[in-house]
Amino acid sequence: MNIQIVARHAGVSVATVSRAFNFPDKVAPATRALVERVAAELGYVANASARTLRTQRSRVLGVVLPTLLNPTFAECLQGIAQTAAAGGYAIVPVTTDYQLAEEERAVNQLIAGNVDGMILVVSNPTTSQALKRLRANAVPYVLAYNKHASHPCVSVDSEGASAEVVARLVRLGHRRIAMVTGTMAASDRAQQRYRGYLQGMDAAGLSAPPVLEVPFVETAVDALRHYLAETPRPTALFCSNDLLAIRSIRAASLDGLRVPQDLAVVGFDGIALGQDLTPALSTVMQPNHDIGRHSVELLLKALADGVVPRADASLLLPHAFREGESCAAAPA
Amino acid sequence: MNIQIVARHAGVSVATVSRAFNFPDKVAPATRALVERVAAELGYVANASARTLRTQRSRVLGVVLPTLLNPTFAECLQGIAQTAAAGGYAIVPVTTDYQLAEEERAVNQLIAGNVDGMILVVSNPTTSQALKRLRANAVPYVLAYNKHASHPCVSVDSEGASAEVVARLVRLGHRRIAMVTGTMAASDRAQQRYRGYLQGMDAAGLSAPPVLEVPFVETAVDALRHYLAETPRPTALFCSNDLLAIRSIRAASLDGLRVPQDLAVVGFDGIALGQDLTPALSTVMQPNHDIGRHSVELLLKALADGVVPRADASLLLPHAFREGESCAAAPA
DNA sequence: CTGTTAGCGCCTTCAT
DNA sequence: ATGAAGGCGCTAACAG
Repeated sequence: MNIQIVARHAGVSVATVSRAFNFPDKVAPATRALVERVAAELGYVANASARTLRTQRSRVLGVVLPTLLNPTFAECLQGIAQTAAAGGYAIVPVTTDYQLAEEERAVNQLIAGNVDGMILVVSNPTTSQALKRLRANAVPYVLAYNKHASHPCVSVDSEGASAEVVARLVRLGHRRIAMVTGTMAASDRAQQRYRGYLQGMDAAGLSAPPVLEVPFVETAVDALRHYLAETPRPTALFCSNDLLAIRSIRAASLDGLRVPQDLAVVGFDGIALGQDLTPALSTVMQPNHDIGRHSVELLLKALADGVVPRADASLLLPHAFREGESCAAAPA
Repeated sequence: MNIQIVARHAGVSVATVSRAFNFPDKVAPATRALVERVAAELGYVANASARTLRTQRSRVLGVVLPTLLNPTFAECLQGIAQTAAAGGYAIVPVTTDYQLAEEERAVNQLIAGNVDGMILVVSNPTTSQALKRLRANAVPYVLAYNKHASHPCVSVDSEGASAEVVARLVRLGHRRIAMVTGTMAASDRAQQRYRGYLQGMDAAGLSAPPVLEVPFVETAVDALRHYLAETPRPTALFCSNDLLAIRSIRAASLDGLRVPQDLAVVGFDGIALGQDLTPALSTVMQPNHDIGRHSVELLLKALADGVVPRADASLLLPHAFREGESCAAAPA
């Protein structure tokens, strides 16, 4: 089933069929109706590959994410998908599991697949080979969650938010405030959040205990239990993401610690699930859906203008502290 | 950058370049090395659209899922992605948010996109227009989670598993066992699980209280609270999926009910997150990752044979009850 | 308003 | 072992 068959059945030329679909105004209403009817009867759908080959535009966006097992990125992807669909674009998501080699493979694969542009969450914009490749090929892209002066990014102020969290904990009377994070080398966000934490501690005149760094992909409840068993035990724990916060609460419970009475726990990300837990997660809420949406909007605007998104078009979206139940005042 | 440029730089014909990549044995070792070097230097990657147009094979699989916000499907997608990648296929996932209209749109979009085959989770195989369309177009497909005699499916025995859950609760001394489910019209799994529940109740000589049906996409904690406020309150709650179980536990806590002492809660799906909660979720564990993996394997085998997957190749994978902490004996 | 036609990049048969 | 050439389905000049 192709355009020729439709043309023959409708008794018109292939150009007319093509126009009927792509420029409905450029064809007589009667002809258009005829073509549409015939096409529908035959179940004709335009061949995307042929169209892409001819126009050099695929109307497909590539999306590179660490993982979909973290609801943060699933929520973001939903925003990406909806916005892309509204703009007439399809998306091809690829996950990297926080591995740099996968990042590069993903980008190469997507370039070969003729995507018109990409949204990506990379480990580290500064050192990313994948981004080099994109620039070299003049592929339009926008980074989500990442923050870097020389790339177009949509993100929140991770550093500032983290410092605020510490300040808030300090106001609640906490002084032994520890931090737990995913592998910092695999995430600039983790680094920024840690920096913010250190700033917050410094501003409060507190010394930061050793940070606990665990892999992103594993559960690590055991490591958390060992960490919490050390003395002096922290009274508050700031977790670099919500999954870690959930696991920290689990680790605490396993050792008979009550959250928040014995240990205050604060997360980062604002995944929807956090509100359905007991205790409800106290966390820094990022607009995950909107991060996806704005990333696509930025990208599509550039595509429409035939340019590459500029670094100075970067967006810093607002975050907010979500009061939950996992965080309370320090024991007297 | 295309095959012609590479050919010119290498001083060979385009046919040789093409062969060097697709049939390395069919070209002299020296020539192949030369072509590979030149291609690498120039950063050449074959144009997927042109290749697809020419070969009528895209090496892309479409994936249609209800949502990625439920970790069940995120876990499954991970299995799909890994297996597809291992077989040299890319995937294009599309979510439907449990809406039938979206299901059809997704299938049409993917057909237009020239996918070689599809993995899908549909609302109801019996009535699905999307599946009709696939059959009409002779598109190879495999259903995941769905179970139906006349379609190729990879699933677990939802009905049997649900009946087992009831039997287990009965053994624990429960008699007022209620069920809560997502919109049944939107999911054959929900229907099967409900049927299994009714069977289990019947087998135990118990009468089933009215089922609570809530939308899949919303949190519904309020509806759950109202439900639990009714008298006589159930002592055990069987939830059609893990997200509902999590929300039920939340609803119970908000009303001062302890889980499992005052209310036993059992879920269904076996999402990894369930093990990190307190109480840890008692649930029917499905091999989500493997459901994805086997679906792709079934599909790729058919593709390799140039046929469409047959209904009698359907797979029923084993499930298992995962002992958690949200389920205990009935109060004496 | 409609038709004719070249060519997007690639693979593949047919020659050599 | 390598090269020449047609055509996959479509769009966009250009012509009428």
